Amino acid sequence: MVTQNSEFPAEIEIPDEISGLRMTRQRQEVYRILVQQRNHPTANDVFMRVKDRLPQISLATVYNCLEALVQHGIIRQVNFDRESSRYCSNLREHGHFHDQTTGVIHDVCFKPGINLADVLDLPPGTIIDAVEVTLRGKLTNA
Amino acid sequence: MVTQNSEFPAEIEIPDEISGLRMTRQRQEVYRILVQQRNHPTANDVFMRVKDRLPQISLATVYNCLEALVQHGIIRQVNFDRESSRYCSNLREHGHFHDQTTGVIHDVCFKPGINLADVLDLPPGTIIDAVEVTLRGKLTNA
DNA sequence: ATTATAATTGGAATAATTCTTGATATTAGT
DNA sequence: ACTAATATCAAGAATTATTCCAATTATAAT
Repeated sequence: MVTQNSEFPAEIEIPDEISGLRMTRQRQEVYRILVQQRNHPTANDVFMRVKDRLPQISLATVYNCLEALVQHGIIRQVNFDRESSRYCSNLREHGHFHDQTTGVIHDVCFKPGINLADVLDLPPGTIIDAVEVTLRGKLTNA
Repeated sequence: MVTQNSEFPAEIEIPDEISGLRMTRQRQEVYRILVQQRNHPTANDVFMRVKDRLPQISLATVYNCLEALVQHGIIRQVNFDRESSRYCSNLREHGHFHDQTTGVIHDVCFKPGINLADVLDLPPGTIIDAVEVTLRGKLTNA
């Protein structure tokens, strides 16, 4: 089977390797979707979309690819309560606002100059590796 | 079966009703554990502990009780990635710091006068219903 | 080319949680 | 107190997202 040969020109060029991770055809296509589609898709969303280009890809592979990309800091995994994990290629430090009327998830940045550690009452000697800010609410006007 | 009669004096008095929720024996005991044991137990942790007092309680009932308590704003449900939900009776607005060496979860308060909405770049017309701040890292000294 | 390593696949397994259904208990109305 | 209506509980089945496993395929190294 000819799974790894690229038959179509890709709209977005993705290198063979990103930060030490070998970008196989599957990883490239999974990553491409996250770069193009910035609405925080779930693994299953990605699976359904990636099948257009790689019809024989399996859901397990999508999970594997997403995990590899997360592990190498190429994408971020985002969790809302116990819902399915969502994935996001925006690497700037940001939080997420979940609009409860539309279900849409918006990226939310910190105001310039703000460091989250400054507004929190942390015990001395705390080393922060990761921060997660999640908001839930509504957007009144558009 | 005598499931609903209180046979033992309780160390902590818990009323028959909290914010409109009828506090059945099961809900009382589940709640008591969360007040006494502030280390963010999972549903299963609560289940195992509550069996000392209610040997015939089921895990489904623990889930039901926790859900009812959360729904009525009596306790909070806390999620870390896709791990089991944890529960917490601290109702002051606070975030959570997950110490990755010990696994312990610490409550983290905002510095006085800080409003999270002030440090975030929110689009106008955003109404925030809930905020979740999760930190992950290490505590160097004790 | 050959071998070793890594990635992919499809299906089975897992784990947390929810659902379903019948039994029990509680409350409200008489 | 009696009855009806409602709420809760228990046990196990069902669901869902995710992970694991074993076999195959692809890539890299010699």
